[in-house]
Amino acid sequence: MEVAITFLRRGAPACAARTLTSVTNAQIAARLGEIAALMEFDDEPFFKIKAYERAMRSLEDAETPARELLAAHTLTELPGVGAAIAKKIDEIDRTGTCPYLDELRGKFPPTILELLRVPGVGAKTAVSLFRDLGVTGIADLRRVVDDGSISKLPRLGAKGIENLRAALAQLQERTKRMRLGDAWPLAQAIVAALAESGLAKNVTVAGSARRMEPTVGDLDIICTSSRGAAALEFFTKLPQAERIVGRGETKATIWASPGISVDCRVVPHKYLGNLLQHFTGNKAHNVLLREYAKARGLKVSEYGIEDVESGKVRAMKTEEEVYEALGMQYIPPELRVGLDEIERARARTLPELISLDDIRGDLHAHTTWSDGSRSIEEMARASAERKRTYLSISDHSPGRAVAHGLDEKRLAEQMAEIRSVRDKYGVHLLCSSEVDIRADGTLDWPDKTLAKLDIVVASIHSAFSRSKDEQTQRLLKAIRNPYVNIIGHPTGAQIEKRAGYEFDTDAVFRAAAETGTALEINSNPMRLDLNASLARRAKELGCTIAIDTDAHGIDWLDHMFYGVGTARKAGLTKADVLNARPLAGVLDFVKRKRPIR
DNA sequence: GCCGTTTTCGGCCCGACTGTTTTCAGTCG
Repeated sequence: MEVAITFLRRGAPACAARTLTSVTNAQIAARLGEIAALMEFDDEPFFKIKAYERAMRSLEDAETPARELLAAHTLTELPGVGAAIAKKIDEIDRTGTCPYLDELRGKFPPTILELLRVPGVGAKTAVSLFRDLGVTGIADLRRVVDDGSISKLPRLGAKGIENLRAALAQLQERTKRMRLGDAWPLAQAIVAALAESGLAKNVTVAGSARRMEPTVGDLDIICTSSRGAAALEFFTKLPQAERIVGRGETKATIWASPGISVDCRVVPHKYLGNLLQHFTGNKAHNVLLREYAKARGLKVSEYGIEDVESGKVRAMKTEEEVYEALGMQYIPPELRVGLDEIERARARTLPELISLDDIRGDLHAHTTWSDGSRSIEEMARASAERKRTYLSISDHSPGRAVAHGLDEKRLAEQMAEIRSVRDKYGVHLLCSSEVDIRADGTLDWPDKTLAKLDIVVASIHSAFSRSKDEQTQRLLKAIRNPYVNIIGHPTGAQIEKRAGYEFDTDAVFRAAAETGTALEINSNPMRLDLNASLARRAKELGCTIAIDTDAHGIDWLDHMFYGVGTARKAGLTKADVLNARPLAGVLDFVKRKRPIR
């Protein structure tokens, strides 16, 4: 029932509230997910439900709006979409719903899907709760647990009721996802403790964190051990473990401070490659991979690859061997999300992804001149320690008064200071500015000031709620300015906090590509903006990407790791990234856009 | 309901853990 929960998390009712604008693929996918969830309640055949779930995922991944596919009669070319589901998609696209969905909705109270958010409650339990006890939602469930009438439910004993009570109490914290920037350090601390215990080897983070997803629902730690029971015992007694959720022979789960579920899996050394592979790909990737293997007479699991005919099982120590055994190129973790990576790995056309070692410099950082916490020299020294060869000092422009934006006089003073220590620490400092893009698309510095700078980042920090068309024109105007080299945090989104402003991404990306303006992947784990799917689209349209830290202090310089992870997820190579070029390459990029003097 | 490098019919990814069970259903990832 992962599907139903996913669909709930995405906020199903939003669809109907939108007016004029057309129904998006995501909204149609949510309706299909609702159908699948309700079908399970209605006891429809298992594989019929799976078909709707597959179509839902397919639509989520589709780049072209369903309406266009319908018009071109190519909707059924999407995997998992046949005539019956295509008809329903057509109905949903036109009316926001379809007769079959309405019929299903009529059979159950509208709040029944809430029950699936309770850990341990699936469709079978939810239906039993509704039919036997009249429970229609979470509030009802709390009531029957509290007054004891829950004990009338068949196949539910004292232990089950106790688990339900605990699950209800934890419901709030469990539904929150954790940002990668918070989850990764926690995962690394657990990995280090396990490795130092001497009870486990090859301790690695797997799951969504290893895929560099911007948020994670839980953490998966993988290790090998000849003393598995002792390793799991140690894991469940870590200081981060608030309580033990479950513990078996090869797997244990803890609820860890500050509020995330952590799984630990242990197997003998010889399975490491299979185990890592199994617990790294997302559901869609693993399903596609196993389907592909099965069609060739192979069965893939965390314990090896079995030749079904002979029954012979091969265990693999590395993931490279796993993918090679399936006749394909190694797929980096960040790409294992069930898009086109398996096809490309079969054709051996996966790109060689950029790595942290390819990064030469950082083109967006702040100092105490505006709202940063460190001086120019401190930032320079810290950058040199991180083996960077150049650093842009890009403090705020006058309009950012709250961030102590510089005026003309202070900018001149700052540039003098930068030049005086330019190469003192083995890192070349660039004079820059993060100039505000005003609501009308004009910039917060005049061109004659921008012309004095080595490189310019332009960002939107205000007037987020303008119309999509206004924001598009605003960004296009900034991009066409010959002194603007990088658009900072292009969407303005903050993860789990705000959606950012709306604009025509394709139009803006095309203009960026045409004018030689880079788009930022802001590495701050609060932002990761552009996100991986937009950065992927930007690359398709020929854009150059700058992976910047937007550092306001020294520790922030290490956020580059998350920015590079996002770039890898987008399929970016060294050639796509401005700050993977040597300094001369960056200066040349600037020069090409500026008017000839 | 979808789909075909065995197939237009008969399959559809795979295994661990839990709780209530004398052999398995439900849930989860």
